[in-house]
Amino acid sequence: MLKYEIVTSDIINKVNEGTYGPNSKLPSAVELCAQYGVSKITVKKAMDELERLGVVSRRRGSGTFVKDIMRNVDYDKDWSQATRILGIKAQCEAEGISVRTIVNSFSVITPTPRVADALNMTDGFVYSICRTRIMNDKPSSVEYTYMPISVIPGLSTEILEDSIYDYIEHKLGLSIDSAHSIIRASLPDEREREWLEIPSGYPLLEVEQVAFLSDGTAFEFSTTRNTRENGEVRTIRLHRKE
Amino acid sequence: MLKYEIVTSDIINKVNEGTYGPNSKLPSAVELCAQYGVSKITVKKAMDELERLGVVSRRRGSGTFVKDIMRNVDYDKDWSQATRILGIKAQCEAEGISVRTIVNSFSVITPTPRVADALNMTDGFVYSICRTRIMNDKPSSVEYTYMPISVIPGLSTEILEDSIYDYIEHKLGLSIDSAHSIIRASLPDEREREWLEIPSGYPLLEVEQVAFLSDGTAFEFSTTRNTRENGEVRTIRLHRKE
DNA sequence: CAGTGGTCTAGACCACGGA
DNA sequence: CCGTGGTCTAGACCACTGC
Repeated sequence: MLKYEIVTSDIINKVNEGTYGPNSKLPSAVELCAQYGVSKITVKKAMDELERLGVVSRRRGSGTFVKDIMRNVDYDKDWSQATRILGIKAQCEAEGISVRTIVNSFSVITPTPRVADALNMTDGFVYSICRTRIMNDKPSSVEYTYMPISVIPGLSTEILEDSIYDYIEHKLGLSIDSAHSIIRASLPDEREREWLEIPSGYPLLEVEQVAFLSDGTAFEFSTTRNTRENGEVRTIRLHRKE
Repeated sequence: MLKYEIVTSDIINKVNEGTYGPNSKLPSAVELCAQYGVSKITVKKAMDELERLGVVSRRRGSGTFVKDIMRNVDYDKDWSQATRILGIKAQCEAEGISVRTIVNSFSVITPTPRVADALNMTDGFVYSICRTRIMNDKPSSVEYTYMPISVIPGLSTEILEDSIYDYIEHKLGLSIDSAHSIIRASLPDEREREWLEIPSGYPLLEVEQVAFLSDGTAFEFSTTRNTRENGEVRTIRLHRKE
C-alpha cells in the first residue's frame, strides 16, 4: 500500500468511526506529516484524494474540514467518478448481485456513420451486439455494443454471456483505460419493453459511452438503457477555484 | 497562470490544432520538463489534469497517448466532473443561452425527515422553493430546492429570479465548494407537465443534489428535473489502476 | 537492459484567512 | 501578524514495458 493511500484510508476510517465528526477540522498538513511520518506533498496527495472522494472541503488559510454528511464512505467503492469502469459483471459480483446475460443478437457489420465516427474508424468492420442483463433474476438493462473486429478479435457468444472486459484484459492482454459517457433519460421501444418486462411509459436511464484502451484507441461504443432500480449514477462535482 | 496550467493548456492547444494527432504519443516527461523549463512533478500534475479531462491515456513503461477522439477539448469547459457547479444562470450565460426563472412557490417550512437528513439538520427551518427554468424561451427544467434559513439568511423572490449562487458567494460572502449528485430517469407529474409544456409520457432526467460550503456545511438539497433537450450529463471515468 | 511513468522527500516560497 | 493550504524544485528510487 502506498503512503498516500495509507493516510487517505486511515483518515476515512477515522471519519467513519467518528473520530473526525461532521464539520470538524482536520489536523493541519504539517501535523499530519509528523503524525504519519511523511512529507507535505504526500499529505497533500492524500488530501486531494479525500477531496475527490467528497469527504472533505479545503479552504486555504483556514483548514481542511469534514463534510456535513459523511457516513460510511468506502475508499474502495469510489463513486466520485460515477460507477467504476469494470465490466458490469465484476461490478455486480463485488456487491453480491447475481448477473445473467442474454445475447439477443450478435453479428459483424459495416459501421453506421454514427458508430464509425464514435470509434474514429475510416474502414473495417465492427461487431454489433445486443444483450439483456438480468440482475438478481430481474431484467435490468439492455445494452447495444459496437467494437471494431480489428481491435477486439475473436469474440464469441460464450464470451458475451460471460464478460467482455475480462476477455479483453486477460485473454487479449489489452489494458482498459477510461470511458467518456453521456447520460440521458429515454423511453423504451417495443422490443425493450418486452426484454425488460416493463410497461410503455417506464423511463430508462440511458448511458452512451466510448471506451478507450491505454494506448488511446477507442475500442467500444455502447449504449445501455437501465431500468429505474438499476439505473442511478452518482457523481461528485468540485467547484472550480479560480 | 500557474506553470502546470500553462503546460496543460498548451498541450490541449496542440492536440486541438493537430500537432499531436489522435493516438500519437506525447514527448516523455523529461522531454516536456526541458521543453517548458519545469520540474518533473509539475509536468506530472499537468498530465494528471489532461488525464482527468479525458485527453490522454498513460501507460507506465510505454508513454502517454492522445485519445482516439480528441476534437475541440476546451480547458475551461471542464466536462470531466459532469457540468461545472455554478448556478445554472452563470452556466447558461457562459454559453450564450438566455435564462428566465419563474418562481412557482417560495415558503419557509419545517424540513421533512428526508430533507433534514440530507442537510444533516436536527432542528430549525428551511426555505422550500420551486422554480421553473426557461432557457431560450423553452421551459426546460423544474427545480425543487431546500436551504436552511440559518445558513442562507435573507432570501427573497427577487434573488430567486436572479441567481441564488451569486447571492451566496457575493452578497453573503460564503464559499461554495462541491456537490454530491444522484442522477435518475423519471416521469413528470401533472403540474410538471404543465410547467414544462410536455406530454405525460415524456422522460425527465432527475438530478438530486446536496451542495456544500467550503467549511463542510451542507447548504442546499435540491432536485432538478430536466427535459430531454436540456438534460444531458457528461462524465469521464478512469479505470482503477491497482 | 534502457526508457518510461509513479512515488516520495526536504525545503523554499507564495497566497490567503483570521485574530 | 501567524497559521493555513498551494505550488514548485532537484533529485532519489521504484515499477512497469518493450526490445
